[in-house]
Amino acid sequence: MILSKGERPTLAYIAQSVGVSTSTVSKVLNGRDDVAAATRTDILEALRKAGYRSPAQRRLTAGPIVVEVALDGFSACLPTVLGGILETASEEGVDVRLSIASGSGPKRDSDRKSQPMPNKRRDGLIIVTTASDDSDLTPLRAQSIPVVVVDPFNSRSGVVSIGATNWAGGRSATEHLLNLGHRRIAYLGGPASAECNQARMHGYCSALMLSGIDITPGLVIHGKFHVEHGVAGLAELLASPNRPTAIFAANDDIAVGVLREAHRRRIRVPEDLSLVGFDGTVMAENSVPALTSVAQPLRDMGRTALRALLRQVRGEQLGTDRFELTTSLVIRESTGPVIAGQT
Amino acid sequence: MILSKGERPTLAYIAQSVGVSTSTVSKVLNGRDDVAAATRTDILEALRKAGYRSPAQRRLTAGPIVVEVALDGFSACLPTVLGGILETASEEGVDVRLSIASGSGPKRDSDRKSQPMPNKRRDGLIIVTTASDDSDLTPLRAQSIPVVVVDPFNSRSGVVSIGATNWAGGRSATEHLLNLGHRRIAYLGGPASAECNQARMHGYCSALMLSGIDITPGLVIHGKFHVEHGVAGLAELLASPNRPTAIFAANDDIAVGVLREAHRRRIRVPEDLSLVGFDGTVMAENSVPALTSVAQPLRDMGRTALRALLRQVRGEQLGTDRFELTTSLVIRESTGPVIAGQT
DNA sequence: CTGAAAGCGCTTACAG
DNA sequence: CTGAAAGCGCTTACAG
Repeated sequence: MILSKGERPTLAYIAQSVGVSTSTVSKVLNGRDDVAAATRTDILEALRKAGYRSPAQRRLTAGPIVVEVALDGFSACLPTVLGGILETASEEGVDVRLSIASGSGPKRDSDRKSQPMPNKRRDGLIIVTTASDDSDLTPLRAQSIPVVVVDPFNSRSGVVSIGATNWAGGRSATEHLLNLGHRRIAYLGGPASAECNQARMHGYCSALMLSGIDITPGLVIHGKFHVEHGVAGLAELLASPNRPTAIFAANDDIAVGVLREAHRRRIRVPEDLSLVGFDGTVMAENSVPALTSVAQPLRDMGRTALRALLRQVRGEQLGTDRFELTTSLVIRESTGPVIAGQT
Repeated sequence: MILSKGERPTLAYIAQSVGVSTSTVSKVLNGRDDVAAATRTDILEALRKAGYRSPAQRRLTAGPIVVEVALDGFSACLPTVLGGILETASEEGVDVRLSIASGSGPKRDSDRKSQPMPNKRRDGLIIVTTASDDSDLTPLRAQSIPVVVVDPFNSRSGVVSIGATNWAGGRSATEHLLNLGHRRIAYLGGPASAECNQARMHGYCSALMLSGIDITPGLVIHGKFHVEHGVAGLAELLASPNRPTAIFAANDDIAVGVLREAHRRRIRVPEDLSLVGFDGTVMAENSVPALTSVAQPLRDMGRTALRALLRQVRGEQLGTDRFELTTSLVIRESTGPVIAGQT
């Protein structure tokens, strides 16, 4: 019995190719235990090699592609990224399932023992990290489906990831401040180990070095991508002997924290202190004063993530592990020229 | 042929009960058109009455319940509501599908012609409206699955909806301002036709009337639940002969707009103007000054929505069409006593 | 532990 | 338009 092209393998075909009866193959498929271990192994191998799928599974696959979007929390960036994903999903006729990522990956699928195929459709996985937490993504890679990570805390080789040009963004934010005449510019960063934070910081360093300015150790502070870090960070910077005239915050949350604390201390932004954020969230747009921020193309990142995932689902080669979309500096009210008295 | 309890109807059973052959029933199930219209009608009726489901459909139903969450946009409230839904979904082992609601309801399902059963599982639908848009929900009700609407623009009878105590919230916001000594209090409302807006406004009116204060027509302005409405609204109020000393904004977006415009005009909040928002979003927490706001229990609203939906999916009676969770006034920095000079 | 045989539920080509 | 008959793909009770 040989399969002609386009023909799907049947139970009978598998049985014949292993040299057992259809009954035995059926037992293996149904997870019964009255099958010798060796026989079972042979049959599973043959099923896998032939790409056998039960009629039910085939029917499942007939419908639209299902992509799971796993979140590990809610950041200000998320709605826009999600919007991009949903928009593209609707264009491509793809279904989106939503789940909260537990570090250990989807649990329910793993507790079926000898059934080799899952009975629920999931063709690919997009992980949208909040970038505020360094959870391990490896268990998710163990799945045999394509995975794309959006804006990862750390991009790991082997996983396709979508990010923005963090280095260039950090550099343009800093250059903007330099052009306004600032010389003592602080970097209120994210977690030291976060790759996106490192890239933003190196962009900052690069701009300073190009202007012949040394990096003052006390003016670079790492912390979490949270409002509280901005509040505490400003307090720390103000106590420094090299009190900065401008701050580049590693994300908009931190920047908003700076804004809050500045307001409390009656420090005027931008008159007394210039401030640049990162992300380009709606929050930055609506803060008072409106925040100058390095905008990530969040919607496009969502769109790109789904497109890259679908290409993998369809078996295409991507040619790269990493997509970086360009950031753009959006100048609003929180940055201004250094005032003579400040220096 | 009679079905004993617990036995599922087969094709043969349906055929026999209608008095046709299995072939004909099979044709109807597969949407073939070589069946007389009258026969088809009879068979469809019998299938429906017997609750016939194909083996594939039965297998589909064996897995976890699938709930679709349909969004019609992204508001500041959405992430928290979604968080509540996902949290509960994970507790209950329910799968969540996400889609963008097009006013006309899911399209793809409707273009199969004579196939009476959809081949994709969807046990219930939660619609999360942004409350900024009055789209018609009736097409979604046409689905034969339970529907729950969260925070609807207008609650319609026949659809289960989850909301907050908008009237009580509007009243407590206004009472708070009255207690601070304010007498000329404006209401910067949402769309006049929006039910939640009306409830909030009537709460406002009620508090004023109880204090023996007449409602000044010029101090009640309706508009969209958007930042821009806050900006324009403040401008309009300032031009009024009865310039208010306090504003109750119908949501946090509007309030943020007021904050922006006040800042631009160098009007200090709360010294020159007190301001209360509605929703209790993160935005309100992080604005400068931090916004006093009537908080909706957004997470609980999400949780309640999913729970109410699951009860319906499981065939329980809800006993009510409307769940209202209590709002709570969160006092922050944007409200303060009237200053003598203001009055 | 294995498989021949009976059977289930559904589909399809085709005769009428 | 309808249905008897053949058949498909899979499962199961049971003999060995």
